Amino acid sequence: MAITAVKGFNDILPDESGRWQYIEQTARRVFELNGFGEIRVPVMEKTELFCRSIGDATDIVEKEMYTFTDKGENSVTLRPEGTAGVMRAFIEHKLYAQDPIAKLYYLGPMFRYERPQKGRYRQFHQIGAEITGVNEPLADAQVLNMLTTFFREIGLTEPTLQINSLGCPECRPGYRAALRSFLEERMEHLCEDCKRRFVTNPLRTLDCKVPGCIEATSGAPSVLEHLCSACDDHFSSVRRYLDLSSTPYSINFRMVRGLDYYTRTTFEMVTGLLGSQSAVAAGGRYDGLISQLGGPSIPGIGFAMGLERVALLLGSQKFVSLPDLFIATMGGAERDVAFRLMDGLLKSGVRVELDYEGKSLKSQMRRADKLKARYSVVIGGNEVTSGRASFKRMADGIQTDSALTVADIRSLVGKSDL
RNA sequence: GUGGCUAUGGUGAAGCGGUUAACACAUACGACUGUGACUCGUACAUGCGAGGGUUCAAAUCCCUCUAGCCACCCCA
Repeated sequence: MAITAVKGFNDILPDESGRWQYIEQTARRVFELNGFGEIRVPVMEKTELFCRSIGDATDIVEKEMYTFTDKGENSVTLRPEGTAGVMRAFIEHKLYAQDPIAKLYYLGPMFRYERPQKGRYRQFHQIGAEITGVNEPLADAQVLNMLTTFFREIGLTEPTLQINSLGCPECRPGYRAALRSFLEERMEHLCEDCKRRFVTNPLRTLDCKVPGCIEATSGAPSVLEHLCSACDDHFSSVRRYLDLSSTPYSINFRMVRGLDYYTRTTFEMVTGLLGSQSAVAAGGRYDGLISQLGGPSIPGIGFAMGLERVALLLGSQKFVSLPDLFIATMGGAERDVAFRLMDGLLKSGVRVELDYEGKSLKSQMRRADKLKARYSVVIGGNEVTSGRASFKRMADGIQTDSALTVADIRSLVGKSDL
């Protein structure tokens, strides 16, 4: 038996990688335009980092982490998400000392031991961005704006923005209590999972998909009505800024987060096109995280988006570059000339393909067609002696005579000067 | 962790116990005397996810395993 890849770990073949590069390049461009700089952090961290940031009792930490003991007897974990590692680096290098405001983005693989399905794999990729040091709702709005812009730039209209506020340590306990007493009266209508959630995390009952639960919780109190005045003001300002920038959004007071560190503003870019994987990007404010990790008391806000999910939304569009010219040759002697010509053209930025194996002219032309080369040229004895050749535009078969020089060919195939 | 579905060549697939595993696409080469696309010809699974079993005979029946997909849980 040949060796196969590990379950949930996928290869990205050349056919698809163009789409990935397109996503990554678009993200980099949009993020850098907004003043974000890339930070590259390790894929592995001490296990404790994730326990303290994501939360000990979350599903991610409890059952989805790739955790093991290394040869030095340290418990290490393959990062299940990006924010924790970025904040660890932020604190470790005292980035806040150089500049009280940091705008960082990252991209790379994340690892979660889950059962794979559509849009969800054990190794998956995220691109995320974080702003630290800003309490003002302006930061929330810029992040949301940037995320919306990214999806517009990449050519997708489908994921739409939903926002909510989770309040802060001041007001959330009050809401939780109010929700609990509401649920208590409807216990018998809740599913088994929700009865469990009632104890562990009552907010979770709000996004249960069981019809009975949806009905039972339809009149549930909203977090938004239990925000303290500071949180309420913050949320109103965020909404006002979104309106000022014409950023479309809807409010979803039932939205919850799977990571414990979120406070105040939370949001998701959601789609109905990916089955149960509706969240394409998600994030929120995490004002307590940095101090919780042993850093100074600095607020933060950020998001992460799932590259696989964005790629699925882009569909099977191909993002490949096509050769400008295919050079066919008649025989061995001409191949030397063709090779030198290709070398010169490549160095001047013309994408050239050449027959490698001395095949028949028929085969060479078929290959030119298959590669979708824009032009083809045949180099034989006549061309070598005259220094000129006929360049065939493949789309319509029209041939144009031109000298076999890099400059002339460049202008013929339509590459503007550097 | 729990459920359901599916496993035949590079791909999509026929085949439902019996001679050389259909067909299409893709691929390779060739025919139209140094030029692709259309047309035509030729080649292309000693093997039907893996391992057992039943049978004179198994891709087709039985058992075990494995993988993939989809959903739940949870999440990006």
